[in-house]
Amino acid sequence: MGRQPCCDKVGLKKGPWTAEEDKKLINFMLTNGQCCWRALPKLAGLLRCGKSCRLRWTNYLRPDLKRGLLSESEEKLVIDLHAQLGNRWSKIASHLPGRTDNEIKNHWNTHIKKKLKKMGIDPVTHKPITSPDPTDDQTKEQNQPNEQFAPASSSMSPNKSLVSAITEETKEDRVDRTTLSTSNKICTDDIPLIDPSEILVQPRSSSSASSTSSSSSSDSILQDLDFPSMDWSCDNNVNLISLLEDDFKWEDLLIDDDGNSNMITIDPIDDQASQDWAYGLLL
DNA sequence: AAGGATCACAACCGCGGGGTT
DNA sequence: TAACCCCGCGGTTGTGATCCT
Repeated sequence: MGRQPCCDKVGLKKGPWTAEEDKKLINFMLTNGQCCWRALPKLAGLLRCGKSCRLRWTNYLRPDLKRGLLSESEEKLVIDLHAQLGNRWSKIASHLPGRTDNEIKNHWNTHIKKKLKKMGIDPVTHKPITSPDPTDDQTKEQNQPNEQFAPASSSMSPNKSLVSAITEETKEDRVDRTTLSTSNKICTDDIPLIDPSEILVQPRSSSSASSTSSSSSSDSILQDLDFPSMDWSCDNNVNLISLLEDDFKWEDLLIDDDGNSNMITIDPIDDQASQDWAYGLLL
């Protein structure tokens, strides 16, 4: 018997999520919490399969997610954990609060792997590359391993020397990071700490329902949702502190399909639960 | 300035594990 | 025990952004 598809693919939407879909998913999750993913699309009025909804929520919309590049210490931890666990991204992610397996996997493949190869280290074994892949030009060029990785010249275990070495950024890497921080990319290290008292909470404006943005970026959707003066792309503590300001009501999070605000009433018990949830994340 | 190459990351796909019947 | 269902994981792909020539 063949495996049943995760969902009926006919008529279901694929590809990038729109702001409208994000709204629906966030509204649903905040109202109902996590329930059966398979049933969620129907209940939330989405033309997506449950799997797609789960991914979108866990990898992108969850309010406790950190955004931005991994910090140096996070990167160090990822390398260390990868040496122990291999490509078990979800296990690795469980050690990094606010980071998802997908995010870590992507960061590994695009940044860390490259760094390691550059330094003559096999990203799979975490050991110095001894016989370079002749097809890999970069490896060929770079395979004069940095002395600190040569086992004979180091009293450290391979993993330990690797971790310390990889996080000692090369001049080039520093340039890269500078470039990134001057572009639109955000590194969590670069985000200034904000005192909670500095956060302004703006009451919901009734004329702000429509947005011209069709992008699926979390920034735009969250602006659309009119979260009070909140930037979800930065530190989540700040986000949640914003949520817990006196003026803030959980009802403000909920927006009707046609853009009207406050159409969904939250049960006081659920409201309390939501706040507990937010407080829990703060701790 | 234009177009191709490369990069970065969101999203998809298929499989396996675990729970339930 | 087998069949089924759902969820989560890891690999891969698609696409927009950026860089380079």
